Order: sequence, then structure tokens, then C-alpha cells
Amino acid sequence: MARPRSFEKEKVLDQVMHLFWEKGYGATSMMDIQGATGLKPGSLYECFGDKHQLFLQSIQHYRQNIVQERLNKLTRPGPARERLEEFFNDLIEFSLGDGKKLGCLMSNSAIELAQLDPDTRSLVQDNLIEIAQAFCDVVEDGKESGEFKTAESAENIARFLTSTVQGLRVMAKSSTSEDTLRDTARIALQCLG
Amino acid sequence: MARPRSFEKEKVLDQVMHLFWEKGYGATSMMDIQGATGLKPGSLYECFGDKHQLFLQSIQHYRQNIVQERLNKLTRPGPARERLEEFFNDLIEFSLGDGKKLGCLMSNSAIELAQLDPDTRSLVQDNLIEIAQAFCDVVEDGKESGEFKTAESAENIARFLTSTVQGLRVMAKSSTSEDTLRDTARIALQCLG
DNA sequence: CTTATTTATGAACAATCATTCAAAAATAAC
DNA sequence: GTTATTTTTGAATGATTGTTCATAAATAAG
Repeated sequence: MARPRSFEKEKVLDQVMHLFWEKGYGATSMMDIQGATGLKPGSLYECFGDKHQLFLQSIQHYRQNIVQERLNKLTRPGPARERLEEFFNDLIEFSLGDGKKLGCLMSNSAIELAQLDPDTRSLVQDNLIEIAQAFCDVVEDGKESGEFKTAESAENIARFLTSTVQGLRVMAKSSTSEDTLRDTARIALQCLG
Repeated sequence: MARPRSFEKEKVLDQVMHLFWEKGYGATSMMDIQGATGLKPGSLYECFGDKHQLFLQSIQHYRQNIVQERLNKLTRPGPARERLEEFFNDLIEFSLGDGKKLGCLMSNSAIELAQLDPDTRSLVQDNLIEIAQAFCDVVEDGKESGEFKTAESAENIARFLTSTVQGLRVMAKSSTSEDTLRDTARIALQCLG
């Protein structure tokens, strides 16, 4: 009823997410957001609330789209080792992609805001747990099928791989070459035995 | 000649470094710095230049003090494996210390500024190379003494360990427990063979 | 003491920040 | 067409940002 919105909420959220992804929370101004979306302050505040709330919605959008798509690759059928290898290869390509070196919006946010903002911290934690859980499932598959001979628990391996992802993200941001990142991922996967 | 400075430059730099460490570059205002150091704007600008230059001096101070002290532990005598184990145990304790979860000023800066500011990127890269070099020396020691049986080159192992450090730093920022971090470091060191 | 030189002070500045709100515009219901 | 309801507009707000600079204070040299 009454006047309808002239923009698609999800589309705007996607634009805003990319801004925060590229520049971080603090360095992205509401004017930047107005410029990128074409929306005036009033519309933004009416639809999303203030900057902080807009940011929280952006990183949730990131989780539901970017992270989820990546985790889906892990849960597909196939040998566990191959799935992990493909996951890390994709991750590296993705991290260096476009020459932009965006890193991960989640770990970026963890470092910029996790200790200042409980809401962000909570979302980042949930995300890490979700990633570790996905790893855990794959590792259990691999252990059951006899692919992995490690004596370590699937949980510990999963958390190690989660940490490896974060490390690769930071390294990618610091102009580390693709070959180096591949070597690093390959060595990490040796822990599977 | 003429009026001498009433403050010690290194001491002030140390205070400023801790501010940037805790809050990041963007979230630390010149007023915060004035409050923490007790210095007026004029004195700060006369001595250190603008905020950007002050930040660069702060992360150099971090490298020369915090990082160097940590790397010194690696180069001490003793079995290579024990040196690495102690290094990572210290790192974890250090990362969670004071309940502040400061993370690493270098990786924090990498993520916040590396792609926006070439000066910061350059310093961060140098730091990563220095860390990898220190790891490389220890790994070579271990390979020569027969402690490590890995077929991987010392360079690759060293870069993997460098990435592991970054991963642990991010995980520590996201409220990961000390036990989990220890398990992660232990698994990482299995790559030594 | 006088003069020259450097440092310290802190008010002031322009720019930018996130945010608000009254007025205008657009649609739905009747 | 009229009314009710929602969205859009964009100027304006007050706070905070980094930075400057004339003035005052402090020391060294003569």
C-alpha cells in the first residue's frame, strides 16, 4: 500500500557490501554509500537504519552469498581430499582475483571491529564455527573412507584448516604470489596424513 | 641549542603504537593521541609530521621492538623443534594476553591499509619476509640436524609457518580459546615431519 | 642581561562525518 | 478525484576530523 520502493533492497545491500569489503567499515563513509547506490540519506536510513546496522546487514549478506557459495563446494560429492584441494585452490584464486586483493570481509571485520563491537564479533564467530563445521564433515568423510590416516580428531583438523584459511587471506592481502599461496595450502593439507 | 624537548620521542612513539595497535589507524584520532601522550597538536606535528607519518613510525617501532623480541627467541640455541614449539606457545600467550586480544599490529595494518597505502604495504611485506627468513633458518637447522624429515624445502615450510602465524592471530582476535589455538599450532608443526 | 633559536601552547579552521526532518512526490484505497 | 500512507528528496545540523599558526615560554649563546 502507498508508494512502493524504487530500489531492490538486496541489490543495494550487495553494492554496500562490496564497498565495505574494499575499504573497511571506518573508511567507508555514508557519502560513499550514497554515491555507489544512488540513494539519498533519508532513503538509506529509512530502509536500513544507521551505518552500524547497515554494516551488520552487509556482512550477513556476505555470509549468505559469498561464504555459502564457497562452502557448498565442500559439501559436494567426491573424494574428500579432492574437495579440500579444490576448495583451497578456489580460495586462492578468489583472494587474488581482479588484482583487488579484497581478502575476506569476515576476517577484515574481525580485525577492524571484533573487539570494539559485540554484534560484529558474534557474527564473525558464528561464521568461523560454520566454516569449521563444514571442514569437520569433510574430514570425517575422509577418515571413514580411509583417505586420511591422521590420528588427530576431525574437530582439531577442521579448526586447523579454518585457521589456515585466515592465514592465507592475510598473506594474499600482503602481495604474496599465487605460487607461494598454493605451496602453503598444499603443505597444510599434508596434516591429513 | 635553544629550548630542549620536554618528552622522550621513543616513549611517546610507544604510547602511540599501543593506541594504533588497540584501535587501528582509522579509529584512532589525533585527539586520542593527544590524550594518551599529553602532547598538544603543535608538538606532535613538529616532531612526527602528520598522522600518516606518525603511523608509519609507529609500525616501524612495533617491528623493531615487539616483532624483533619475538624473533630473537627463534634464533637462540637449542633443538630446532623446541624453539619452534616455544615460539608458538609464546605467540598464543601473547596474542590472548591481558584479555585484550590485540592481534598483530602488522597484520592488522595489512588488512586495514595495505591496499590503500603503498608505504604501509611495503613495511608489512618487509616484516613478513623477515619472519619467513627467521623461520627458514630454524627449519634449515632442523633439517641438517636430522630433526625434521620433511621433503619440502625450508623456504616453503617457512612460508607456511608464516601463514600459520597470521591465521593464529586472526583466530585469537575472534575469541578462540587458548586450547584450540595450541592444538592448531601443534598440528601445523607436524608438517616438519 | 640580551638576543637568537627552538619548543610548547591551544584556540581556530575548513573539511568531513553520520544523521535528521520537514516538505514534496508517488502510489493505493475508496 | 479525494484522501491516506509511504517513500524520496536534499538542505541543514552538530559533532568530530586532521591540521595550522600566531603567541608564549624556555633554553643556549654572546
